[in-house]
Amino acid sequence: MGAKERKERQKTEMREAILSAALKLFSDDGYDTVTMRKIAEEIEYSVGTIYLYFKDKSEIFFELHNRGFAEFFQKQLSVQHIKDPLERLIAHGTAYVQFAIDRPEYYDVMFISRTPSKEINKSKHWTEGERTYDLLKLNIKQAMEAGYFKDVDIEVAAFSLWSFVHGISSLFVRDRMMMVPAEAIKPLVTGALKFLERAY
Amino acid sequence: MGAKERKERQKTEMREAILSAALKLFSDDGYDTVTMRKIAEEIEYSVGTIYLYFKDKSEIFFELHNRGFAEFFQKQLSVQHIKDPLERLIAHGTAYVQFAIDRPEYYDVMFISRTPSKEINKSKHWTEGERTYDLLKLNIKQAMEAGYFKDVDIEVAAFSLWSFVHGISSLFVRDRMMMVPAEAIKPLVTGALKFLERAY
DNA sequence: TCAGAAAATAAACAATGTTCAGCAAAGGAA
DNA sequence: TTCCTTTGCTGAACATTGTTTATTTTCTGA
Repeated sequence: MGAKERKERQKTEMREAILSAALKLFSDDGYDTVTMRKIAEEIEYSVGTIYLYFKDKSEIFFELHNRGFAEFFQKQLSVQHIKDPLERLIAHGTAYVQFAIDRPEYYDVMFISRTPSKEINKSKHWTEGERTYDLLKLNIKQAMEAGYFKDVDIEVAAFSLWSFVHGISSLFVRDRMMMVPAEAIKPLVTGALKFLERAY
Repeated sequence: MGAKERKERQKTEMREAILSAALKLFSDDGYDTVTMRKIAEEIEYSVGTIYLYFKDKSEIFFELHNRGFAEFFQKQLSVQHIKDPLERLIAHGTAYVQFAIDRPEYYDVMFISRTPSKEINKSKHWTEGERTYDLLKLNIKQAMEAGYFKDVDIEVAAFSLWSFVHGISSLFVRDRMMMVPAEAIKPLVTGALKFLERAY
């Protein structure tokens, strides 16, 4: 009898429903303008029900945070097949920014939002983040071996490149480009990515 | 009789007290963990009193936002006496990051925090921001005339440099550098600023 | 001194996250 | 089937938020 399995399935389905409702609402507004009651209304259950599936609001946040990183890491990996180290590195940066543009709600949660509690730091949540950072350093190292980045410390190079793409992404996500006409944003972003090639 | 004047003075003193209490609290936690009651407690008045001096909580936010930009602009100007265009530009970027490090609470409010309402966009609050952006473009233009930044669009260069220093600053301010040991952060930041010289 | 104005307060309101006593449906045992 | 237990869900309640308002206190100017 598959009653146990069905129960199990329903449980995960409910969790999924809550998470996707929350993510949908997060996209429109920020973390704290999304209310538990709105999420409840979205999934057509009462408020209390959510607490049967998640300890509290920040657990929903963390779960989305995790999923964001998983998807993010996959996107970063998708570039590793490129042979030329420099091209690969550029594609790596482009994929980074593209992720922020495609999934601003995730990017926000992952890299910009104030973490609801300090626990997220140093916790397992960040191992995913470190994996992508290690990937970046690997790509830089290989670019170095191919003759680029002469006389640059690898840590400095990694941090610099990360700062650069994060700067672009977060200005975009948090809407701080109002001095730029809307139609000029896209070319500006690609232009900026090209600009950094000069430093290689 | 100077009763009018005294009243006036007391009024501005009260505003100052509220603002500095708010800024102090903002530094410790973020915008929304600071409550009106905490501010009231800090200045030893009741909650309602604050509303006699500020329309609502976001007006306090805006006022700090404005002051942040004023101080920021001054800091940027302090670098203009440097003769060599390239040196000046580097000092400009360094001053930017230094402002974020010295005044993280302002930097957060100015460039990272989600704006409480959309009004801040396109409003007079941002004219200050545009002034510093224009200053950056001016410095870039002069660096170009001195032979740097060959074949780069000035808008792209400005956006790239801004993204870079903003990336550094916001990673620092929002504490997303946990993969880096604390004592390595400072050298990394200065290293990153030096790194960008390669693109000139 | 005293009436009116100004400033400050405390209580109240609606909306938030969270908890919990109770209810209803489902499942299993007789 | 019938009864009891378990499970899932609800909706009211609580504390805490920003904000408003009726009331009280303090000050001002004659």
